[in-house]
Formats: sequence, structure tokens, C-alpha cells
Amino acid sequence: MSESLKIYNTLTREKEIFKPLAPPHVGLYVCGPTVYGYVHLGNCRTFTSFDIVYRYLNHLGYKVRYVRNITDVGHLTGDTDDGEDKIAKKARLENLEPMEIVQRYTVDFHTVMKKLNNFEPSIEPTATGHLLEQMALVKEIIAEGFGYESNGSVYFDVKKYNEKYQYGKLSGRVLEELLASTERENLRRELQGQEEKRSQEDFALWKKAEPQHIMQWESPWGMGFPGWHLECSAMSTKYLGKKFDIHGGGLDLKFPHHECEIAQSVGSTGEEPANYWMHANMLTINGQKMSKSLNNSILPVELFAGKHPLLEEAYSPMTLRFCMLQTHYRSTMDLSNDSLKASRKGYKKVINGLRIAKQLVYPETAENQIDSKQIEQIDLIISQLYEGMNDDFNTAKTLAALFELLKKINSLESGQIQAENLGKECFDNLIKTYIVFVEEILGLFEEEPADQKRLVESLMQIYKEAKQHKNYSQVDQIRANLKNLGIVVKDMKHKIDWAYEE
RNA sequence: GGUCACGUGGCCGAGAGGCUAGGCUGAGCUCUGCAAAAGCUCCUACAGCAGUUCGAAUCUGCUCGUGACCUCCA
Repeated sequence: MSESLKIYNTLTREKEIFKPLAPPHVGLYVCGPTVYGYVHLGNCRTFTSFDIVYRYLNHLGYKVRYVRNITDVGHLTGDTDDGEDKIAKKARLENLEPMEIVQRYTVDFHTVMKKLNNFEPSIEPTATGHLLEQMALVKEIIAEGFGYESNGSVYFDVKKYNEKYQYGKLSGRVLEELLASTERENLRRELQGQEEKRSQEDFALWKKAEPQHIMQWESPWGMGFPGWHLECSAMSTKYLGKKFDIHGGGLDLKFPHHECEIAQSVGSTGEEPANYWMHANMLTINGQKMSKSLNNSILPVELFAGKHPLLEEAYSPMTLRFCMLQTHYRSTMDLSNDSLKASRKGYKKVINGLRIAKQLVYPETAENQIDSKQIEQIDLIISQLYEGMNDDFNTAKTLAALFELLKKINSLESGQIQAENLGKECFDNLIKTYIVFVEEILGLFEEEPADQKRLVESLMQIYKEAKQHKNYSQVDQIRANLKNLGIVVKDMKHKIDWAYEE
């Protein structure tokens, strides 16, 4: 199976057969969030996309080292390099230590990831935890002649880099055109403070900090902080080596972030950092990209609680995950009440099937009357499941096949297909494949019903009626059943209520 | 303005020169004490115009529309 996995490589703009550098090991680096605010649904989509990549590679038997960073310094606000650090700004606004900000939003990020059933990465390094590595990288870049110091800051010399290598190959940009375009932009905005740079396209490797700046460290170039693009280069190199297999991130990071990463790596080591570049497409809301800067973000908590003007009701984490899986990661995904409702139904259908699959037993004593046509169909569906995933992690395709497999499972349950007609081998394969794809590869699990309380309430209603009719055997039965669920009936003089068993 | 995507049935969404997913919705049938669930069947689409081809939703060109990136974003 592993030979046929194809990955769309942004670098070549083609689907390529995946060949790891050192099988069975695979190095996967994904650009993580800047933790200056709550993660929004758009962020979640990217990380869920790469969770699928991670899961499937694991399923294929690869030993994956999945590195996903936390950006906790260096990411500037505003249009220019003069912008304030995002973390520092938030800290100032909320009158907190920068690391309190980082902690708060990192915890939120992890909580949401967990709800969506995304695996934790193997390593989750932070920028502030790798300042030495970043400074070392700056030194290397300077030594190679691609970095220069200017007034306490260090910049990457894009023009010089472009003489030897090609800047912009990932995003398909030509430096001259970029320069023309930024010059025009700059004119329009009358940007100032760019005179430190030799060229507009140069980007900061290290920024000098003003005395009042609350996040700064000592460096060979004075007090300052690292540039945003630097951490990813430093940390991917540290944990995955100069060259590794897959580098991923959101499409909006393609330029300039990933382009700069490539320049930093090539500029310091002469080697391209990653073989395969993968980009997850944007999530839109009413046809517009969901982004913090556009102020149209819906937070996961808002979605799960149904508390947002755009939401008609609450949608569970698994509903959201299912919804994401129904769209290929390279397509934009538009979020709407209709699509979420449809996803909820689809998700529940899949989970009902999971329950059935786990309950079905092959009748050992039965006589076999093999239905080869049925077996053929099931084998075909199973191969389609893999075809979908092998085709650049096309979960939408896989899901289509999964529903076909589900029909077989439902037919087995209703007796429209007899298990013994499939033979033990086919039956086992059918059940196992379904469970593996749902739980292990797609990462869907059975959610506790959100309205469990209402279930209890309705049971309590029956209890009360039974009590009134003095149907005590039923009363005792309900009481015992609820106790098994950790709920005790509080049968008091004035009213009947329930409580969690203590 | 430059660069790059995309436009698929009532809705969401795969696909990618002939085999024309899947989910949701709607209609019908089977099963069923009723209902539900499940299974089966149906409604069968590819923005518009022109071209290439025996054949195009799929390739080419143009037009219209939408979005992304070019500036912080996953």
C-alpha cells in the first residue's frame, strides 16, 4: 500500500509518489499557531488535515516524528516590520506577563485539538525555548553571506540569495515582480522605517528591541528578539534534520513564511529543507476566508455551544471533524448551517455503523454457502477506501467508499446479507477495515450525547408515572438502571429529582 | 494592478476525455403492531460561448462570476 501513496507537492505542483528519505522513518513538520488568541475554526481545519496525514502515515506502518511548533514570540502585528510583537501587544492590553498569554492560549489550543480528536505531535517546540538555536542559525546565515546587521537588527539579503538560488519557487513568484509590487504598495502607504533594510523584500532574522519592549533577549547583535520565520527553520532542523520529508501548513503561510523558511535553510545549509510541501486550504464563512484580521472568526467553543449569530444551533466537535473530512484538504471549505447539519447526520450514521460492526459476530457453526459476488463487492469497496487515502489523503473519496461499506454492515445486521455467505475471512476483513478506518484513520469516535441530561429527565418522567401507578417493579428497575449509569434517584416527599452518584 | 485557484444536481461536496462518487433533502417501495432504523429505487448536474476530438463536466481559447496570495493570519 505504502508504495502507492501520492502526495500533492506544492513545490512541483504535482501529485508525487511518496518516498521517505529514510524509511520507515518519516519527518513531518507543521507550522503551529501563534498563541496570542483563541484558535478559530480555520486554524482547526489545517491541524485536522495534518492529523489525518499523521494518522494515515502511521497506519501505513511509518514511524513518524511529527513536529508542530508553538509560536510564542517574534510574530509581529501590523503591516510592517515595525509592528509590535503579537504576544507582547496582547500582554500589554491585558496587563499580563507575555508568558501568561502564551500559557492561556496554548492550553486553549490543546483543549480544542483534543476535542477534535487530533493526536498530539511527537514534539511541540516553542520559539522562546529555542533562542540559542535561532541565534546560531542567524550566525550561519551571516557567515554564508546572506544576512547583514543593520542598527542592531539582522536581515536576510533576498537579492543576494536570489543571485545564487531562486527565491519564490514555492509560491511561484519572481523577485523582480515582487519588488515592483511592494514598491508600489509602499508608495501607496508611505511606509517609513524600512531604511534599515537594503531591499524591501529583505526580512528580519533578528529584531532589535526598544528598551520598553517586554520581550527581549541578549544576542551578539544586542538586545532583541527573533524574526518570525526563523523559529521554524531552527526547530525543524534541530528535530528533523537539515532535510526531512514533509513540511505542512496553511495555504496562507506559503508566502512569505514558507518561502523565507526555504531561503533560510538553503542560505545556511545549501539544502532545501523539505521534500514535500503540503498546504491546507482555507476555511470560509459565507464565502470569505475566516481570519483573525477579518474579524469573522467563529471560535470552536462558540460552534460547540451554538452561540454565535451565524449559527442556528450547536454542532459537536465530531460533527465539525466529519464536515472537514467531507472536503478534500486542498479545496476551500465553506461552513454553513446546512453543511453542518448534513454532516451531523452523516457522522451519526457512521457511528451507528461502528456500534453495529463491533456487535456483529460470525456464526461459527453455520454452513458456508459462499456468495462470491458479494465478496467481490466488499473487496472492491475496501480497495476504494485505500485508493482514496492514497490519492493525496482524499478523505472525501474515502468517506464515499466508507458509506458503501456501511451499507454492507447494515445489511448484515438486518439479515439482508448472511455473514456465513461471506466466509470468515471476508467477514473479519469487512468488520476490521470499517473499524480501523473510522477510528484509527479518520479519527472519529462515539460522542456522548450532548443532551444526556434530557435522556435522564425523560426516564425520570417514566419513573414518576410508574410510581403513581404503583408499578413498583418498574420503579425499582429504572432506579437500578440509573444507578448503573452513576445516577441516583432522589425520591423525596415533595418532589422527585436525581443527582450524580457521589 | 500582478500572480494563482475555482465555478458540479434543491444543498454540501468528490471526480477529471467514454465506466458519470458519496452525504443531506425530497418522492416511492420493502420490512414493521405503530413508528423509527435499515435496505432498495427515483429526481442525474457539471457558469456561458466558441473550438479540439468519433466522443468533453473533464483539453484549448474567450467571456462572466467568486475566492486566495501579493501585507499579520492556519
